[in-house]
Amino acid sequence: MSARIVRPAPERLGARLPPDAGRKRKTIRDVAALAGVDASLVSRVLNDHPKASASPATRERIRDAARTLGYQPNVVARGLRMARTWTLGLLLPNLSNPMYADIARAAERRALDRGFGLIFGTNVDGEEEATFARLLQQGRVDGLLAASGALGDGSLRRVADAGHGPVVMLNRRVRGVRPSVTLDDAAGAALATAHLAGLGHRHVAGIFGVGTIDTIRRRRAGFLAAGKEAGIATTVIEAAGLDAAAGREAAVGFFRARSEATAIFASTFAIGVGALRAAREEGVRIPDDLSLIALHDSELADYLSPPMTTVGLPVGEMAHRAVDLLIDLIEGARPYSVVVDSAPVLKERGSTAPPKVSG
Amino acid sequence: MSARIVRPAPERLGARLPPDAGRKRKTIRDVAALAGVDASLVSRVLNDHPKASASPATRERIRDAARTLGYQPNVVARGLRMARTWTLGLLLPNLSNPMYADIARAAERRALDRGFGLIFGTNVDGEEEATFARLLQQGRVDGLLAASGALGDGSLRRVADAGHGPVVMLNRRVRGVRPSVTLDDAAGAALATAHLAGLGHRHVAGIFGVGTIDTIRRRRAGFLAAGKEAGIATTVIEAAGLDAAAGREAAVGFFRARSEATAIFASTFAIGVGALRAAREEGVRIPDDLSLIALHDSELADYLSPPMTTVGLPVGEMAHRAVDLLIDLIEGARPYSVVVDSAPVLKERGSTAPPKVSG
DNA sequence: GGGAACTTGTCAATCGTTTGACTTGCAGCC
DNA sequence: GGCTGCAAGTCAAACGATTGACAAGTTCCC
Repeated sequence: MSARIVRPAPERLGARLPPDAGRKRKTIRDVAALAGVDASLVSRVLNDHPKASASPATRERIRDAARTLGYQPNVVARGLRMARTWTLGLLLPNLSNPMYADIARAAERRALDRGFGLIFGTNVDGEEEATFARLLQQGRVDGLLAASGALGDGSLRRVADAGHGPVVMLNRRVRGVRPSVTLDDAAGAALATAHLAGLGHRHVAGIFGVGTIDTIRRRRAGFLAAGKEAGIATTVIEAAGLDAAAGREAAVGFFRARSEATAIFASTFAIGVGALRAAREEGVRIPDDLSLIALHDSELADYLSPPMTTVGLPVGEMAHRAVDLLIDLIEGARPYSVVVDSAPVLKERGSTAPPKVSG
Repeated sequence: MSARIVRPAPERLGARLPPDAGRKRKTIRDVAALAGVDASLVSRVLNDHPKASASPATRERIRDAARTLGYQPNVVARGLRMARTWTLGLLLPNLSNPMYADIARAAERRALDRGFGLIFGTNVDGEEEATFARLLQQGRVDGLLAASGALGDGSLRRVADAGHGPVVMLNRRVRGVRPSVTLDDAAGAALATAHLAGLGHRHVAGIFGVGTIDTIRRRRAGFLAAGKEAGIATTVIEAAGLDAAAGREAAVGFFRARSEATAIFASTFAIGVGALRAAREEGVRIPDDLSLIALHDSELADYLSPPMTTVGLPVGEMAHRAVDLLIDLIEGARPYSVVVDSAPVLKERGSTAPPKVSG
């Protein structure tokens, strides 16, 4: 913690002192004055209000005036009047996880396209609930997108119940919080498992995070069902969390237990990354000694060693739909949910192969 | 692109229909009424205004009323009056890059601590400038933090010059945009180079991105100076960009050119990741055939194969200071700059080793 | 006992938009 | 020519907070 403050030399400062001299923000009244009409008419014309009654000539004058002044309506003033902020909140556990980064990108893009800003809230240990509730209560955002796997159901329900704005869950269902956008996690897990079975693996282990989140339960169900369907043995390994550290730990335990399984299904991209590290550390060669496949795709997979085979789910589309749903709710729609059921896609890379011929 | 819409059965809907029945947001007037005073007094007491003249008993009653009603001042109304939004904009090229994710995390945390929200803007191809300018012009944010390596100097200067709020550059200097917070990139690059020299490497290649950004120039200068200082040969390789793809491409070129260099200094974490991939693909063993060290540390380094040796710079501290600087400016301080000169730290992992004994 | 000086509050304007209600002028119609 | 009806706008009140200016009551001092 050390830093140097650099202040500009006074004479240089003087040279450009008036920083925004005269460049005050233009208001609707400036436009009205220039166009020679009342501000209310400017508002109606610029917003294409149905009740706007202005002659074509006047409309033209107003639009011209707005253009020449570079007028941009002040969202704060408008927000006060209309009780809207045109801002959405996005709750994420963190941004290091590439999947969440993908969600954030897609959500931001879509929000922008629909004229909304996006405020991020990553989980700050211990204070999440208060932080998020305050976002809504202070009127900072019109609604919340919650992708948090870390926040408990109870907290989420309380935030939603505070009633200061709609809350949409991303790939997670919480009793009492109706609207959600979910993926077909079961199908993704099943596709991954079927791929392993197709390669000839007769016994597959799946690493799953804590069992309370319904997302993980869906993946487990898909894994088990696909195993049964293919007629192969399945083992469920519980990891302490959903991140790389938890995946590594679980994988180490698996290796030391000398299981008969010849392949691992990682229920999360990060868990897969952790398992890859564990294999390297324990001297397990992938894919020679063991195949590994992870759910969720990321650009990063190509840069791992070996490149990791994954099953990609339409995460971006989910985020996109979630933004649309949330905006619908903000605009007064009745709650509904969306299941994004675009088919998962297998990205075969270097971490899966047929099992060693028994030896 | 396919999705199923799930609407709740009507009867279930009816059961919980009044969604936020009566739970309207409390205003300052509600508090005033409950405490039996004027709203203006509530405002002054709650904000500890110096002119607040209220008896201790009244203060107590006001605070009590606010507490029992769960009153939270409406930031929009307050923002209109005070011409403030208590929101900062953060401009980043993307969130996939772990370094930017670190910046985002630290900035968000600090902003929150100081009562500010953070709106993200990741570069949207071709429209960046308009997007960012609009954020300020619409009065959505009080100021901007720009960590964009993608946006040209000209664009940034125009945004800053629009004069609708201060702009702080993160680890980049732009002529005409005074305030910036920078790291000691030269020292980081020098430390990395010195480490390689210390291991016995006599010829080191450095991969750098395009030369227009001053950050990269500083790194190159540090690299070259440290090479001279250590009396070793240095080669500069130009990459097309700063990301993993560019790093990979540059490294492939390097390998095919059969350079005499026995070690690579990657000027960016992502470039290092790309180089690692290139080495794998080209059959170059790291660290046996070649050592690799990258500037900037990330948790991810431990998960790569081999784990990548890095030099960590205080990125979080930089973001933290940048938020403080921006808020200072918003509150009327004169522009200044900060150089975070905490010493870079070497994280020795598995990608560096002494060079092969000739042959 | 009559100001001066505090103390404890209240009043009303304001920030920049939006929007319901109203005005004015003109055309059309019987 | 007196009415209705419409087109083209204007007026003024919100939204919820902050803040400069003022008012009423009390204390204090000579």
